Amino acid sequence: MALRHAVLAALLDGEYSGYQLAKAFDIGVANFWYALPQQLYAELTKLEKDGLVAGRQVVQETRPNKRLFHVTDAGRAELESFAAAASKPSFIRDDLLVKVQAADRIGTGPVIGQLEERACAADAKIELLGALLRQLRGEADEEDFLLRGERIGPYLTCLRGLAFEREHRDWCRRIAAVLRERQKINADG
Amino acid sequence: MALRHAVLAALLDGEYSGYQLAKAFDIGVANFWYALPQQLYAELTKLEKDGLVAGRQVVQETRPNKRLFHVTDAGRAELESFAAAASKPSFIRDDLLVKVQAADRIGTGPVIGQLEERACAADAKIELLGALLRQLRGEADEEDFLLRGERIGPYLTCLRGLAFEREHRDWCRRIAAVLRERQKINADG
DNA sequence: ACTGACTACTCACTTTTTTGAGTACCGACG
DNA sequence: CGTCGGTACTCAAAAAAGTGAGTAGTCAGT
Repeated sequence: MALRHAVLAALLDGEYSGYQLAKAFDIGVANFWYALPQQLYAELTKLEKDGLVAGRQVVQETRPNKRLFHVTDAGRAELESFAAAASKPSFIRDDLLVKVQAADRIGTGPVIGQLEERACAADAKIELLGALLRQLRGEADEEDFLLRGERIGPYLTCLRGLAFEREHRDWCRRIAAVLRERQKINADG
Repeated sequence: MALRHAVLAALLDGEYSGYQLAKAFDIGVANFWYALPQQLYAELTKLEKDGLVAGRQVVQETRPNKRLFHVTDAGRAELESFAAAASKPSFIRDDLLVKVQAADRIGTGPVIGQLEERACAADAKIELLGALLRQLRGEADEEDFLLRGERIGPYLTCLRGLAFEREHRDWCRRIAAVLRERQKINADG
């Protein structure tokens, strides 16, 4: 069980509908998990059945009704025991790395293109995360916020996301440059 | 299909048995994919059925016989079209990040412990990857090897792995320090 | 002689993740 | 008046990943 705990952790910040959760998973939460809306709805249904979250119907006039969920005491307990249990080691699982591994044995052209696209996507995400961090810490400077802020969990995971995206971008650009340089050498030689 | 291409890419370096592949997945390949031996055996069977790899039986005296696999032309073509297709965006998917997200709402003790364990594990992996990189590039210095080495794919993915582990270690140590500091402040105040 | 580790794999199963296709109603734009 | 984008969700199914248990022989150490 995995998405389960990501949903619970995301729901700690307040009440969310499945739809809102899906939005959140597109930005902040996406630093540590990713899921399509359908998965979130399914997971919320299961969590409710297991009593870890509770939902209430909100009737809306001009829009479809929605269900807002919050974590129950049982849900909080579940998170506690999850946090106490050992974590699986983390690793990158990325199509693009597989392609780079094979790059010098197959065509490098498309791979270079994708590395550059990725670098640009990372740039965009870096800006997004930077804005999110500024918003989360408000007026305070980072050091102060980290020591005295009340809700730092999302801030800490965003920091990880930011570092990851920066590394990823730099690596993509470096590798793209190397592969281009090698193309040139091979063309000349 | 995913593990499929990781296996094909790993097999580009020569002939491997399922068992050897499982070893490789524990170190180098683990930078971009991870799988248990059972999964690899199953994947090799499927790849052979689809004609993307071919195996030959090697009879051994003092050990069980083994089957060595290599990528076929069809397999190489499959990798080409995989490389040409769009990649899914990469992201971290890590239990520990979920725990940190929730850390200030649940007990921080176990999370701090796990952050420190992770940092140590990352240290070990950093050394391992460093050794692997030195071995791969041999006598040459890095810049030279990257431009003129013949097989740089695995080197490039190891570089990514190394950067990832360094970032991960630093983040773990920093977050552990922050959470400890906050514990102290709460105990005092 | 027993134990534990290493090579080399297989089978059966469950869980998790991903994908695709719908439903339905509102409001804005042209 | 039609269609596009946003809110809010559901159902069904396939694919991928992960888990547990087992087989069977070799070799080194106690």
